Amino acid sequence: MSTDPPGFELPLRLFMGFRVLIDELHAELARQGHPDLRPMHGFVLQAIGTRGTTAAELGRHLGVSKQAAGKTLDALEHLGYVERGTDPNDARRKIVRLTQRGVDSLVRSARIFEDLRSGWADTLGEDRLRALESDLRRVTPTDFFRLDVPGWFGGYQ
Amino acid sequence: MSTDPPGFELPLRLFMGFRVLIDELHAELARQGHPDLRPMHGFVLQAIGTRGTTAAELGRHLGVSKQAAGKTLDALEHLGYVERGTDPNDARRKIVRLTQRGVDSLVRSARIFEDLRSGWADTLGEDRLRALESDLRRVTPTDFFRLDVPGWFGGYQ
DNA sequence: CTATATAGACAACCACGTTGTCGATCATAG
DNA sequence: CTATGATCGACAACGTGGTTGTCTATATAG
Repeated sequence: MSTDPPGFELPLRLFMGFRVLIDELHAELARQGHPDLRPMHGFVLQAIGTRGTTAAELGRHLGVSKQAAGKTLDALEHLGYVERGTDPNDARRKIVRLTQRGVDSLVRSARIFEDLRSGWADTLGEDRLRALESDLRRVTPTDFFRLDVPGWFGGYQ
Repeated sequence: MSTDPPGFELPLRLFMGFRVLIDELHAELARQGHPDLRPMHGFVLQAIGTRGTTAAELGRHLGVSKQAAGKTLDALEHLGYVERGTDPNDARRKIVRLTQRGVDSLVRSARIFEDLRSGWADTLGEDRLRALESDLRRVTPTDFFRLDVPGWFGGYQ
C-alpha cells in the first residue's frame, strides 16, 4: 500500500482550490465590467442581499465589528455598489441596499461560479465533484462565512 | 436526478475546510506551548526550513516584497522563533535560521496535521479522503503558497 | 576600475481590523 | 411622562500587514 500524503498538504490544497476559484471569478468579473471588486467585496455584497441591511447587522452576520463593516460599506458605496437610505421606522438605522450595479455583480458572479464548477466537473467528473462537495460538507460547520480573514490570518489574535 | 449545489458553495466549503484545519492546529499549538503563533507564521517557518534563508529570498518564494518578508521575520525573531546570522560568503546577506523553538513548533505542527488528517479519515473514510486530496491536486497548481493573503483578500489589487 | 545588480534598512503610505467614546434615538420600567 | 438602558452610526487612536520608493553597502560582470 502507498503511504498517505503528508498532513500539511490537505489544508494547502483546500486553500489553493479556494484561491484558484476566487481568482478566476475576479479575473472574469474584471472582464465583464467589474475590475474594482476585491474578493471580500463579493462576500459582503452576498451578505447584504436584495433585502438590504445595516452596518451593525452586517458586522454581526460576518463576525466583525460594526466599525469594520461600516468601513467596508463606505468603500463599496464609493465604488457604486451600495447606497444608503434611512429607515422610516427607526431614525438610528441607515439601511444599506445594493445598487443596480451591485445586483449586476452578484448575478454575474453566480453565473461565473456555475461555469467554474462546470469546469471542475469536466476535469473530475460530476460524481467525484459531488462527492468532494459532500465530504467537505461533513467536515465543515454549517454556518456562514467569517469576514475577518486578513486579521485572522495575519494579525491580532 | 438531484440538482447540483449552487456554484458558490464550492469555494466556501474549500475555505471553511482550510480554516477549520488551521484553527484546530493553532488551538492545539497554543495548548502545547505556542500560543503566539499566527496562521501566517506557520507558512513562513515552513518556508524557512532547516536550511535557513534571507528576507529577499523568502519574499520571492512567498510572493511578497522583501520589505514585507523582513517585517514578518522581525516579528518572528522577536517571538524567539528565528535568529539572524551573517553569511561568511556575502556580507550583504543576513541568514535567517530557525531557533530550537522554531524547530519545535514545526515538529509539533507536522504531528498535529497528521492527527487532524486522521480525524478526517475517520469521518470520511481513508479512501474518500485520498480521493479528495487527489482531486484537489488535479485542479490546483503544483507550486507552493502565496503569503499575501491579507492583501489579496481585502486590499490593493 | 567602473557599471550594474542585489541585500537590507528606513520612511511614507494605504487597507483592514481592533477598542473606546460619544450623541442621537428607541424601548421599557417606574 | 420620565428616567434608564440598549443600540445605531460616527469619529478617533492604534496595531498589523502589505505596498512603493530611496538609500548605503557589497558583489559581480565587463
